[in-house]
Amino acid sequence: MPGERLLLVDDEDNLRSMLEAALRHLGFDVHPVANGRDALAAVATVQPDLIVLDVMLPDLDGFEVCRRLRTEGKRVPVLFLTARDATDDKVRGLTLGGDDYLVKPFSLEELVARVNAVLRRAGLSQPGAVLRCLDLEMDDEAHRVTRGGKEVSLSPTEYNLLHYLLMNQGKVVSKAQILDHVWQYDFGGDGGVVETYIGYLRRKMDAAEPRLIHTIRGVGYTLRAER
Amino acid sequence: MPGERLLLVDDEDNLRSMLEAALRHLGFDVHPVANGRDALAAVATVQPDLIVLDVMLPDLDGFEVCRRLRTEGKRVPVLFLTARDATDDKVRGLTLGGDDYLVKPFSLEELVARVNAVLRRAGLSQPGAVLRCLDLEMDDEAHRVTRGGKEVSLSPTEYNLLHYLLMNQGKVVSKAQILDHVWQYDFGGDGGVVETYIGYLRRKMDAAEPRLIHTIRGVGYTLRAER
DNA sequence: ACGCGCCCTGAGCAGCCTCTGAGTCGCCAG
DNA sequence: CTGGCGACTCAGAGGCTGCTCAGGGCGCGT
Repeated sequence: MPGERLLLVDDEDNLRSMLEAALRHLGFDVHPVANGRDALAAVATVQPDLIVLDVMLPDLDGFEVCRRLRTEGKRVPVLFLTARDATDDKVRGLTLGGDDYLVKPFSLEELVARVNAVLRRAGLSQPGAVLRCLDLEMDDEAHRVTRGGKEVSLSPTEYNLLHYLLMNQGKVVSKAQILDHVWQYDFGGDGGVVETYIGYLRRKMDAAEPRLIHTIRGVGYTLRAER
Repeated sequence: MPGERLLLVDDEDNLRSMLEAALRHLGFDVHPVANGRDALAAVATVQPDLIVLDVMLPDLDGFEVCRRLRTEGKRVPVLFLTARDATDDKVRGLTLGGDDYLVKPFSLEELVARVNAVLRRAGLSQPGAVLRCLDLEMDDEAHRVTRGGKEVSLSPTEYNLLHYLLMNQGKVVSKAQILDHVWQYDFGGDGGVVETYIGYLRRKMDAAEPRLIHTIRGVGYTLRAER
């Protein structure tokens, strides 16, 4: 699972380095470039397993980059990043070949989920196992959460938050980390929301013993089996 | 069932790579070419089990390609792709030889269905089993849907949508995925149609408990047995 | 020509989801 | 003991999503 090569194409410096850091930290071999021409050149040298490709680029647009790759016979899977409004007409047909797209602004969780999904479909990554902690289970493919066998109904944000906690079970994550990973990267508010949503999760899936979500005062939260 | 060799012949780059990706993703061994001459050459080297052949080609037209193959004694089954109006006289009689045709623009679901049908007639593919989910059954060959033993009458789009949901039961599919697979590839509208058709399906075949079609708010829909 | 079924759109509506702010509690330090 | 800060809870405004329904256009068969 470790070491897949990612080609990351985005012209916004800020966002690009943020994504680079995040993906690198997850064990990917990230190669960042800022425009379409460099992207095409890099494909030959890097031989990436996946391209994360912004649609809005200064020179060639993302679709054009992809088209040229395909006519050259390259079949690298692509994950497109698109702006909110350009979404409807041009994006049609993207989910067909194992490719996919993501609407800006997104959260890191969503990006990572899509990256793994695309790699999985391309046969380069393990089938996404069911996440588990004691009697808590999350089946990501079916988007289903159960605690002690009983189904728990979660809103999108609650689901993403729980997913992040499960991915980091045993470790303590700060409110800042949670905001950075679960909320959209342009979110302006403070950490108060996180407290609210931890509260929602506790009520919905952590009401009975043993408690799984623990507060580490002054530090953050952790999801763990024992006390 | 896996690994049949398909020769894909179409001169529109966009469509060709879209179909290539989609069919490859379904497990076929796809060989794309862009014109009639390359097609004839490729038949010898690839030895395809089926040819998906656009009728409108820059050099030889699709029928001509087929004719030459037949005079050489090759009996590979052919699935023609035709434009809306060229349908009438020429295409008649095509279904007699085990061949078939599809009118552009089509949906991926239709293409896959025809591909499998042709392969099945040629004895290269398993008879399409009956799709089932609890007391809901779809016999694709007979084009018949029953819920709890009672026949349900569906319009073409409703049928295709249900077929796609059945093929993906247990998994969540987004409105975008549904549009990409069930609607014609040149459809320009937004996801509102999908909501409408989910509504139609619910009324026709999901009125009684237990419900099979579930909405995952903010994500998509899923077809599954339990609640 | 006419009617019918099918497909899609748009408006209206209801319920859910998200986030904020205020109030309270409890831990810890001084 | 007391003050301060961090965390929890609750209620509510506002936005957004998805559902439903009615209607118009199109194609096909009568």
